[in-house]
Formats: sequence, C-alpha cells, structure tokens
Amino acid sequence: MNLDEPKGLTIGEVARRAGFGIETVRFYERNGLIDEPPRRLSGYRQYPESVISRLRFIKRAKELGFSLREIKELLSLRVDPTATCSDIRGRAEAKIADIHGRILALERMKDVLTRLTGSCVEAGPVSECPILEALDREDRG
Amino acid sequence: MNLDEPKGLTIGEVARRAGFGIETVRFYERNGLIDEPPRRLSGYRQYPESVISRLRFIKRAKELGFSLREIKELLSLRVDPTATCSDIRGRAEAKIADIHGRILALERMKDVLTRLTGSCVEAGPVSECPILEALDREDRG
DNA sequence: CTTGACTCCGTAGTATAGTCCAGGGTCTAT
DNA sequence: ATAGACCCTGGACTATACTACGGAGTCAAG
Repeated sequence: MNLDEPKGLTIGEVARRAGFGIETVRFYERNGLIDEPPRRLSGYRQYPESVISRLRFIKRAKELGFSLREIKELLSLRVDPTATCSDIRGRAEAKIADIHGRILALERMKDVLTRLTGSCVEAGPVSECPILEALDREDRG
Repeated sequence: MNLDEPKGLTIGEVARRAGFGIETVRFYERNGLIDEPPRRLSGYRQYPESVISRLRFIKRAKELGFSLREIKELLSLRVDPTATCSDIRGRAEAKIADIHGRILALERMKDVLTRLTGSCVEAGPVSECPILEALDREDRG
C-alpha cells in the first residue's frame, strides 16, 4: 500500500509534538476531544496539522484546572454559532470560583496542620503526641 | 439466637454516630482502617464503643487532607512503640508542604484565568473570544 | 528480504474513595 | 407469627484520567 496518499501525521508524531502519550491521544479520540482522523488503507491514522493545536489547547486548559468534560464543553462552545464570548467567560469565572473554593479549603487544612505541628515540639513517644491527641478530640477549632 | 451476648453496637449505629455510610464502614474494615469486630452468632458485627473515636479520627484526618493510605500509616504509627512524636510531626509537615504546593498551583491557575477573563469584556461571538484565543496561542505568560 | 520500529484493536488494569445491588438471613415490636 | 427494619456476602459499578497488554499487521531502511 502507501502509494501516493497524502500521509499527514502519524499518531506517534502527533503524540510527541503535543506532549502526550499515544494511548492518551487515542483516549482523547474515543472520548470525543479530538476528531476521528482519516485513515490510510492500512488503517493508520493520518492526522492533519490542526490536531496539534487542538491537543495543545487541551493541554493548556488542563493546566488551568479544567476537567476533560469541561474542556469538551469549551471545544463545543467554540464551534457553536449561537455561543457568545460571555458563555466562555462564564465557564472561566465558574472555574475561578471553583479554584478559589479549593484554595480556601486547602488553606484551612494547612492552618490547622500548622497549628498542630506547632504544638508538637517534643521528641516523645506517639502516645503523647499532641497531633494525634488533637485528632482524637472532638474539637479542632 | 441472641441469648445474652453482650451486643455492642451494630454497624448501622456506628455509621450513624460516626457520620459515615454503612458501606463505607465496611469498606474501611476491608481496607484495614478499622479492626474486624467480633460477630454475633448471626454474623452481625458487634462493635465496641472505641470504633466511634477511631472513625472520627479518620474523618478529621480526611478533613485535613490525608488520604486513606496516609491515615492508615498514622494509625499504624500510633500503635508502634518505636515511633516517636516527631514521626507524626514529619507526616504533618510533609502534608503541609504538599498542601502548600497544591495551593500554589491553584493560585497560578486562578491568576491566569482571572487575567483571561479580564481581557474578555465583549459580548461578541466565540470566534473572537480572547480566552479561547489565549488557549490557542503558545504563550500564556 | 529482513529487521526493528511503529501502529492497529479491544480489553483490562491502575489509583482513589466509595456506592449499589441481589438475594438471602435476622431482629424486634406488635 | 409476622411485618418491617436491619444486616450479611460477593461482586459490580461510579467517576477521573489515563496506562498497559496481547497479538496482529505495516512501514521504512539497509
């Protein structure tokens, strides 16, 4: 086979250039994050260049804390002629609020832990560990 | 059955008092977070009161960001005669560092998103959305 | 023509932390 | 005695995001 088909990119090239594993690229295809590409007669996927930017979009959105489900929605909005920029901004703002909430929760955890470790200066046995005692007690305020 | 066996707590009472579901209590037992309790002749679990404080310990440690695996380690350390309070403090400090790192990562995400939403004030079509454009571009700094 | 790298597919496994189900048996109050 | 609430087991299922595997076919270079 392989006469003069316009070959495009193999999945390996795509994966390498986008910074994902091959299995991940196929996973994204199965989950509708990237289009199913045309195939060679052999069945090999033939990707257009555009898949690279699509994957990089996914990568950056992931880095911003969007889940694959949310990224899929962003990608749908992008091609939806009735969607507006404020729809996207809404997603971004919701994500900011979500991240903010997670930060607050983590800071509360960190504050409690910091207070507990501050109370633990002895090198004594665990039976007298103030951290464990605090976890045993009802109150933690 | 049920002559004059000292009955203890049923799993339902335990779950309710500790604030978990019954299935979760069994799950914790399977995973070694709580001891296997004695049984009635019928097979019903008969919990001692102490399981309640054990489960509350687990709940509070979870609230502080410890995974079940880590909580299991804390529980092991607690009964390890060679462990010292500083072993526990080490876990707590590692967790603080872990949480701190996660907070920083989330703050970076939040900052980028905030900057992106700031650039998006128009109610235009998604084709001109600066947020999507930013996700398409290479740079995000 | 052979070799080694690459690709195909479907399925299954990883990790975390549960949650639910069927099809039984048991307990308690009336 | 019987209704209804409770409990038992093992296994399957949820969600997220991959990652690995077997066994086959394909591609490109020497």
